[in-house]
Amino acid sequence: MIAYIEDIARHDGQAVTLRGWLHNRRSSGKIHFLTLRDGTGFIQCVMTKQAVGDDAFMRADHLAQESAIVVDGTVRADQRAPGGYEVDVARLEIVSESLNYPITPKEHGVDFLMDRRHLWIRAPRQQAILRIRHEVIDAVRDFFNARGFILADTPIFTPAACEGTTTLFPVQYFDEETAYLTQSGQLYNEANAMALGRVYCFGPTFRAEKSKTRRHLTEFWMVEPEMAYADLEEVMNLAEALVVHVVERVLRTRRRELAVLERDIAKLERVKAPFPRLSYDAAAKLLKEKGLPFEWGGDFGAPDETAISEQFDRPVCVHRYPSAIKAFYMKPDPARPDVALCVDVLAPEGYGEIIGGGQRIDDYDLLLQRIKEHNLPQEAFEWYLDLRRYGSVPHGGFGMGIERVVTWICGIDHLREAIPYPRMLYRIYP
RNA sequence: UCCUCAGUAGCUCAAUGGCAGAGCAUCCGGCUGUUAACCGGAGGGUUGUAGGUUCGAGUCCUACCUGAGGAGCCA
Repeated sequence: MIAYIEDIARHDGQAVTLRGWLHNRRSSGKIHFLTLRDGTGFIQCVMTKQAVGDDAFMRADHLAQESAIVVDGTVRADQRAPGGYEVDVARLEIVSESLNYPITPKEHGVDFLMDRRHLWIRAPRQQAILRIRHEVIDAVRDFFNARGFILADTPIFTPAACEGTTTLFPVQYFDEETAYLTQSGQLYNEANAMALGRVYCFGPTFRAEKSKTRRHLTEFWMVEPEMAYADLEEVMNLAEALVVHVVERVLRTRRRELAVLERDIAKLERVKAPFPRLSYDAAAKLLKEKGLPFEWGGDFGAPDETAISEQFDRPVCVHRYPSAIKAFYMKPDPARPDVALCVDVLAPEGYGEIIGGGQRIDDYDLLLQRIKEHNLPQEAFEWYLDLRRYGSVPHGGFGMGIERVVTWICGIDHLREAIPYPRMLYRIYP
């Protein structure tokens, strides 16, 4: 019977066929220990000369790391095995050999591994991270689908800057025209919300900023919900519920992967509603009290975000930033027009911003004024202004960066490991 | 873009301005419970590139290339 390593406990005592690759091999003369991986897990296969005969035994002795193999054998519970089970090999089939696999069981540098990312993802830690990424994405989709949100995807080719502030990747669009890769689906999301009520988009986004930090990729995945008739309070409630749901799901279904990563589970278990909510003013005051050189009116730098999140044991919502440092479409607080009805969610443990969003301007005249103030080409935003001409309502939403969430949940120190093939300032291969 | 650091064997790293080294990987041999297995042996080098200082440069100086960490910007 063909079996997968993740289900091996169900096959205790049975004869199974496992199909995979040789992860590592140890030998003691008349007994080989072959660690097999099949994409679902790792298991040690025990092979004796007695059981398989001299020829097969000798072939296995020369088998190199990452050779493709099929193993017929009997599953046996064993206290000594890390996963609790081993397989006694009856027959070993070599599907194809591997020669001089570059990633050895010893340590390697980042540059070397990144150049071989297509092979690095076979490593146990990388597999654990990518499985958690899958779970995060699945949990996000379940969350929105269960709440009646409609997935309405937004274009990746866009005619102009969504926000006009950050740098875009230009691409040749047929003959004369230049198109740009999207940096946010939000503006289209607003149109979709006016059509469908509650929507979300989930796709890759692109930023041509020359950022060179562990928190940035030039291509990353973002989920962006948008709700008609929603105010800032509802936006914050939704963000909080989403984060709680995602963390809870990973804790429930990906214990094994978190253990491979040696993640401190207790820190994730504290991620429960309600999250502390802090105005920008209060956060600024907090930074001053902690002795950081922060002045009201500026945006928080990475050390500032860390200092704020250190005060709490769960994510924190910071709301009502000065309008001057936020995007043109952010709605001013009617009670205090110099601040915007916006929110950032900062992850604990210094992982920084994972969510940014808020309530959008719903007044035509104010939006037009902001477009002009930001020197944006009005004609490119006529369709966006239409949303305020034809039945405008209060609305809002946010964007959550998938890789940042995965990085935080995994407790790893760099975003580049949270996506199969990271795209960074100086790295586009493989 | 700016600041800091690094580049030596396939990999990870040593080497006071004075003979180019180790562990792992590879190949050969040994071992019936290993778990980054272990033990013995062998092969493996244009010290990132180009100049310069010096009797002598992996080591000091200059420029460039590549990468990493941080800043800014952002999710």
